[in-house]
Amino acid sequence: MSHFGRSGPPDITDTYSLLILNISFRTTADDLFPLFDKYGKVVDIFIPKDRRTGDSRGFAFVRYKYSDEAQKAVDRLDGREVDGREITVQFAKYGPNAERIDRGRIIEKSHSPRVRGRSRSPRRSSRYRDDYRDTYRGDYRDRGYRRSRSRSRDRYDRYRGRDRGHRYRSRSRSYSPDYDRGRGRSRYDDERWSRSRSIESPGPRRSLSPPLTTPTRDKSPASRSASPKRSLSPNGRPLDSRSPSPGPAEE
DNA sequence: GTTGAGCGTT
Repeated sequence: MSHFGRSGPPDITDTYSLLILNISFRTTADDLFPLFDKYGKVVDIFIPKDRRTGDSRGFAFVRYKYSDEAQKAVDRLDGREVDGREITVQFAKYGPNAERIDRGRIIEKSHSPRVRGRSRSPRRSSRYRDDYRDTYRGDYRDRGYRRSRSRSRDRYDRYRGRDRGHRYRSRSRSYSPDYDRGRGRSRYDDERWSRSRSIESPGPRRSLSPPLTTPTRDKSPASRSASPKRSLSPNGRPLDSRSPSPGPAEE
């Protein structure tokens, strides 16, 4: 395992980013490092991964220190077979923060984008999380990911939609009329309901057990199963209501 | 366990 991407971008000053496409989902930075490091000084390798599954997304970013080395890597590694797939190496068009990039080189870097005019935005801090999520989601939609791209994304979209719906529902509950009426107990009841359901969850599961092993019905098959055995003797005579050992008695 | 256009890290 490499230390790339452990604590964010180390130093992206005067570095040239390369975009590696069409790589295998199992390919990691460790697999790409020896390949790209052979053609130059690699300062960083980053492979975007899914937020939830943590799996690779199928592309990586390799940052070189010099442009000539990056160009050489593009020329030499572009079309190279890695992990059974032909990778595509090209200069990155966009920077990590959507900065201007020229052939992989970051022209404008967000060094001090702190104050741009008025420092009046206290709500921004609160909105940080929402903004982050919105930006993440909006990014996908802005890039046209909504179009049919692949099955994997569709599956993720389904998860995303479900999660969003859940959140919406949660918020909707906050704005519930009952809550507006000042019925604090309602909320408690709701919480208790939630908890009750949690505890009741394993209940029904256990309830399902009894039907499977119904006492009354359980005896039926057992009785029937033992009935033919005990009811019929080797001679074919029912010794069920008879003496347990009629044979020895006669003998 | 799967998939395959594209541009990024707590």
